[in-house]
Amino acid sequence: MSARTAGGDKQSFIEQARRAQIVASATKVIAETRYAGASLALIAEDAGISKGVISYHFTSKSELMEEVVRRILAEVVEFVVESVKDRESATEVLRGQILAVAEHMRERPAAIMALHEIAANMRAPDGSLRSGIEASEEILRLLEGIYEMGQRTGEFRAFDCRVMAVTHNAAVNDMFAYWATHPGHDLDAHAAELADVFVRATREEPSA
Amino acid sequence: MSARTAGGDKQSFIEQARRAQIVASATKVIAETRYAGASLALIAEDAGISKGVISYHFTSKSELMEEVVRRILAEVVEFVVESVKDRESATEVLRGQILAVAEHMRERPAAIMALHEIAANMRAPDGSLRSGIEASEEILRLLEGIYEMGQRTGEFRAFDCRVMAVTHNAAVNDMFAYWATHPGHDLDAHAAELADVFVRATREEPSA
DNA sequence: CTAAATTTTGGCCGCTCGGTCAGAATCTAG
DNA sequence: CTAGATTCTGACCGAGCGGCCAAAATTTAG
Repeated sequence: MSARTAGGDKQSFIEQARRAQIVASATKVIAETRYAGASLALIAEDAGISKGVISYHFTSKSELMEEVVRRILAEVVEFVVESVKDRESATEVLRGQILAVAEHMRERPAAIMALHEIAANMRAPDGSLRSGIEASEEILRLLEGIYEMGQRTGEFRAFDCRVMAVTHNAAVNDMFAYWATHPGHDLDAHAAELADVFVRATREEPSA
Repeated sequence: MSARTAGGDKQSFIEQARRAQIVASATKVIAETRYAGASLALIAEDAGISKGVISYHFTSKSELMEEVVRRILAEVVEFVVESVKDRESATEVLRGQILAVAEHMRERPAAIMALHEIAANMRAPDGSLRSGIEASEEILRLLEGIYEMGQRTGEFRAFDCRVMAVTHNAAVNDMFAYWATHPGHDLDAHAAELADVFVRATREEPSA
C-alpha cells in the first residue's frame, strides 16, 4: 500500500510515472470535456488503464485535480519567469509577462484550458472557497510584485497594486477564454493591445 | 398542457408568477450552492413546491437556466443604461458604467453570482460552446459601442474596440469575483481604480 | 352543482458518478 | 524457482441527478 501513503514519501519511478501519466490524461480530458465532464472513467480510458488505478495512486479525485493544477501552474510560472528574467524596467517586465503568457497559451492550450476549468470549478474540501482562487493567489502576488517594483523605481504612477494585479490577471485569463472560443481571433494582436493598455494605465496623465 | 407549449403563447398570470417564483429560487440556490450544487430538488425546496412543478413549467433544466440568465441580464442592462443615459462624453459613460455595475453588485449580489455561475458552466444544447459566452455577447457589444463612440468623437486614441471591450468586461467581472471571495475588500475603491485604469488606457500617451 | 381543464404531488426510472474491494497479474528479492 | 510485495483489474455499491407520470387536488367554465 505504499502508493497510498501521504505525499512526503520517496516514491518509485514507476509510481511517479503513473501519476504523471494520469495527470497528463486528466489535463487532456478536462480540456476536451470541461471539468464537469471529466469523469474518472474517461480519464482512465484516455490513459489506457483501469479506473481503479487512479484510486490506487490518488486518494481522491480532488487530490488528482490539485496535482494537475500544481503541475500546470509550475509550468506556466517557469515559462514566464524564464522569458522575462532579463528585462530591466518594470514596463518591459509587464509587456514581457503578457506576451509570454500568450505564447504559452498557443503552445499548450489544453493545459491552460484545464487550469481555467479547474480554477473555475473546484472547491476546497470544506466547500467554502474555490481552491482555484487560492491557487491563482500565487500568480496574483507575482503580478502585484511587478507593479510594486514599477512604483518603487518611480516608473509607475500611484495606484492600488492589488487591484491592478487582479485586473491584469483577469484580462490575461479572458484573453485566453476569448481566443479559445473565437476561432480566427488574433492572439498576438490581442496580447500586444493588452500590453499597451496596461502600460498606459501605469502612466501619469494630465487631464482629469 | 398549455404551460408546456413554446414561448410565444399568452400565458396566464399564475403561470407567469410561478415561473418568476421558480426563477427567483433558482437564482438564490445557484448563488448559495454554485451551479453544480443547484439541483431541481433544492430549487423546488426553496420555492416550497414539489420538484415536478418545475418540470411542468419548464421543459428542462437548461430552459430554466436560460430564463434565469435572461432575467438577470435584462435587469443589469436596464440598471446600467438608466444610470448612464444622461452622461455626455464617452469618458463619462465609461466611468458611469463601471460605477453602476459595482453599485448593482452591492445591491443584488446573489443575482450577479448566479449569472457568473451559469455563464461559466452552462453549455449550448450541442455541447460545443458556452451559452454563457453567447449571453455576454450582448454586454460585449454594448461596451464595444462605448469605445467606438469615444473614437468617433476623437476623445479616445486608436485601439481595437473589441479587445478593449473584452478586457473591460473581464475586469468588471473579476472585480465581482474578487469582492465576493475576499471579505472586507473595498468594492467602491476597486471600481474607482478600474475606471481610472480604463480611462487612462484610452488616452494618447507620448512616450512609447 | 357538475364536469372539464389546469396544476400539483410524490414516488419512480434509468443513468452516471466517485469510491471500494477481492482476487488476478506482475514485479522483486532471496 | 519461490514467496512476498506491489500494482492492476473489473465488477460492484450507494448516492444524487434530471426527467417522467398516474393520480390527486384545485381552479375554471357552463
